[in-house]
Amino acid sequence: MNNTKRTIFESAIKVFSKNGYSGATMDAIAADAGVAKGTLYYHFKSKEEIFKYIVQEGMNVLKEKIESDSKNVNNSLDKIKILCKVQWGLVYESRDFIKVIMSQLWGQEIRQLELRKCIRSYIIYIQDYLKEAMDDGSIKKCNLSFLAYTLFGTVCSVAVYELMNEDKKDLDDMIENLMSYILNGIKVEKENKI
Amino acid sequence: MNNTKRTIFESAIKVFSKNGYSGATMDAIAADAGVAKGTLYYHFKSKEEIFKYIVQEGMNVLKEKIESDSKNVNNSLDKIKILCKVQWGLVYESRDFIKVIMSQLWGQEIRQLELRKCIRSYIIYIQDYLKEAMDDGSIKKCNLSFLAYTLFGTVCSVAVYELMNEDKKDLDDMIENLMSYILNGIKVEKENKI
Amino acid sequence: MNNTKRTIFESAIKVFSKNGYSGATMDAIAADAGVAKGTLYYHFKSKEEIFKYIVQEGMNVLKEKIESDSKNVNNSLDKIKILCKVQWGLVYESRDFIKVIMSQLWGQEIRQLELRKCIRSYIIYIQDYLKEAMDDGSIKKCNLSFLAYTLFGTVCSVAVYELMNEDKKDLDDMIENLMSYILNGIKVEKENKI
Amino acid sequence: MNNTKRTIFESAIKVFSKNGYSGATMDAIAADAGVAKGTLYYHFKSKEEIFKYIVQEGMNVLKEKIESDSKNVNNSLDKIKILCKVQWGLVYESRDFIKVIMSQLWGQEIRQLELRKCIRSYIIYIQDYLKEAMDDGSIKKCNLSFLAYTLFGTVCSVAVYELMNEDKKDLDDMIENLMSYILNGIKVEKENKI
DNA sequence: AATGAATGAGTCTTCATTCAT
DNA sequence: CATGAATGAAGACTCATTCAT
Repeated sequence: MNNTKRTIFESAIKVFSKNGYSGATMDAIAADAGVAKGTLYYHFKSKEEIFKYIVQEGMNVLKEKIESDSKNVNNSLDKIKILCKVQWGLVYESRDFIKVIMSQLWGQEIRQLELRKCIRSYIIYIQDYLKEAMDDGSIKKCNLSFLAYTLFGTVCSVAVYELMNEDKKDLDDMIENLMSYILNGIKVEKENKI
Repeated sequence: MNNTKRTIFESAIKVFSKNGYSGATMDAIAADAGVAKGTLYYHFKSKEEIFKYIVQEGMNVLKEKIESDSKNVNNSLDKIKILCKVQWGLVYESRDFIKVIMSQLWGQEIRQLELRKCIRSYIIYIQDYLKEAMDDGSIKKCNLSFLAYTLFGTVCSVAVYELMNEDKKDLDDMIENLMSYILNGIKVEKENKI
Repeated sequence: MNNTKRTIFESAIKVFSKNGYSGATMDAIAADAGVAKGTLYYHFKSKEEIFKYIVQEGMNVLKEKIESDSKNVNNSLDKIKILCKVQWGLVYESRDFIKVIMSQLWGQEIRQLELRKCIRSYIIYIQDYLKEAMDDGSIKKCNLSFLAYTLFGTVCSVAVYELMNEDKKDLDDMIENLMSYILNGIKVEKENKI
Repeated sequence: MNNTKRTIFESAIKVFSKNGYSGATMDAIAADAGVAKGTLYYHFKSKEEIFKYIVQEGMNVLKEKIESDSKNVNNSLDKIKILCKVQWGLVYESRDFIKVIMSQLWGQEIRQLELRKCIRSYIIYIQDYLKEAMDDGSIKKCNLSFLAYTLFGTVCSVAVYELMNEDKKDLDDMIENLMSYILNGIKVEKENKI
């Protein structure tokens, strides 16, 4: 990615984050990047293309971080914990852009179908982590695919929580809570109460 | 709601579901409803107004169903189970419109802010159910508000799952799974294994 | 003019005055009058018709007042003074509606052509007063028609002054000044200075 | 002002003159200019913006002409005569657009408020000429501001006369008459008749 | 006499994209 | 590589008028 392209890329993230996908205009991106509008089309085929590009880059960053953070961890359950923390942390750090992603997840436009393809591939990626833990008995046996979706679902939950509570709660606190729900559930085990 | 207004209302749901909020045009809604475009504006102030109206109606239907379904249930944990089932069921039945809701949850437009207000009020509604169960020791003590968000987050999870798996899985199956994760968690309790 | 029609008539003046001709909607007039929109069309053929009706009524009021105020005056110059005062007074009192008249004087729409016809007839009416004064030597001999236009022009001047100086100046003061300009001019007569 | 912008500018004057402000559509202006509608919005922010632009340009032309025509005149009264002639001449030459101005002078829309600001600044400009003449005793002492308004009022008078008498009278004749009224008044001085 | 639901032609405005330079 | 003027399709919304009741 040469310099101009990177500038556009970063301005696009900024503008998408601030205005959402439809709200972001090519004019605004060009203005923020300090280039002419035509230049955007020199580096990207279309507005959708820019979006797709950002998503893919983001996905790569996410996976790389998960991998690097869990490199020296052997316990399969701990690996899942790390995966969760990294993905929730990204939601936290890039909250504004994540909102755009969330809003674009649902339609039938090309960019939206492509976005879903990306997400799907990430969910399969999650499955590998879960399978390992299921195989070695760290987590209960159950429908692997559905469990992976559930884990990704927590990303949505975190994003919604972020969205609704502008007064920033401590991330670590939230992680703690959520992790506990996921691992142990919310129900009190009556038989253990004796 | 008189007849014409109801016709428009239903056409709007249909068109929004098919095309998303921005993709839905007033022309399309009018055409589907079989009325002139001006008629839309006779009954609703704007496109946003139609959307808002649908959301509020939907919210009412949801709460009413939760209430009626849990009318004869006394156990607080069972009440929560019913709440979950009803909300997930709605996501399942109205999946297309729910996608529109999900996509509109995130921005700063007026309709989006109002939508969030609706959701917030629903989450507070959930809290009441959770508080009861927490008070009588059915579920673990924890941050009530955050737990309510988590429960609402499962709606997102279900919606994402619906979105990604067009090949319809059995609803009951999904409910079963998800309920189990929420209540019991996914982790195997090592100490109990002895 | 029956009661409903008069109510509409008065509401129309109010609404036209507040919003101008285009800015005034039939909805607003109906709302102000407390009748249904259809009722407007029962009493008047169209929006233009209402406007025309108001203008004609206003014209009648103006002429009647001039006549009644100058009934007991014999001096032709004094009659002109009275005519001026009455017309300026009307501009002063009904300033908001006069602005609407002024704005509608200029186009090619039917109501505008009709309005000009009304004004033209008023200017001819002015001419009679001027002719009398010219015939008996009270005012200088000159192009009668053009002079009548000039006198009507002062109505515009007053209206503009009203428009631009929201801080109300004393009407009598203004009348005094303007009358002096018209009768005596603004130039200092050098030869009289000796 | 580059070429396209000038073309649009001139077409706008034409279309406004023919149809008035509301009657003029952006479509019509674009068609007359031979450009796409979007091009209008590339060069001007809105319809109101075009109007404002034309008004300001016109104002500049008017002041420049007054200045250049009175450059070599020293007599303050003659300067006023020139000012009048120039302003009346402009009304005569651009009669159709002046009608639009006149119709737009009266409301509360932004363009109308701005227009009045322009006119106000022109009236202050007139005051300077009057002050000079008043100071050196060429014209009678009186309320300077009101006199300036009166002089501007003659512009309205001329415009009305133009409007009502489509059969073009000689401009010079009209100027002659009006100037005489302004300077000397219309009354016969009885005491000089002996 | 009065109503008010329904109409639909008419307008301004937006914005992704193109292309000659 | 980069520009920025030009495009034109598309869409939300307004409002005078009609007409069945």
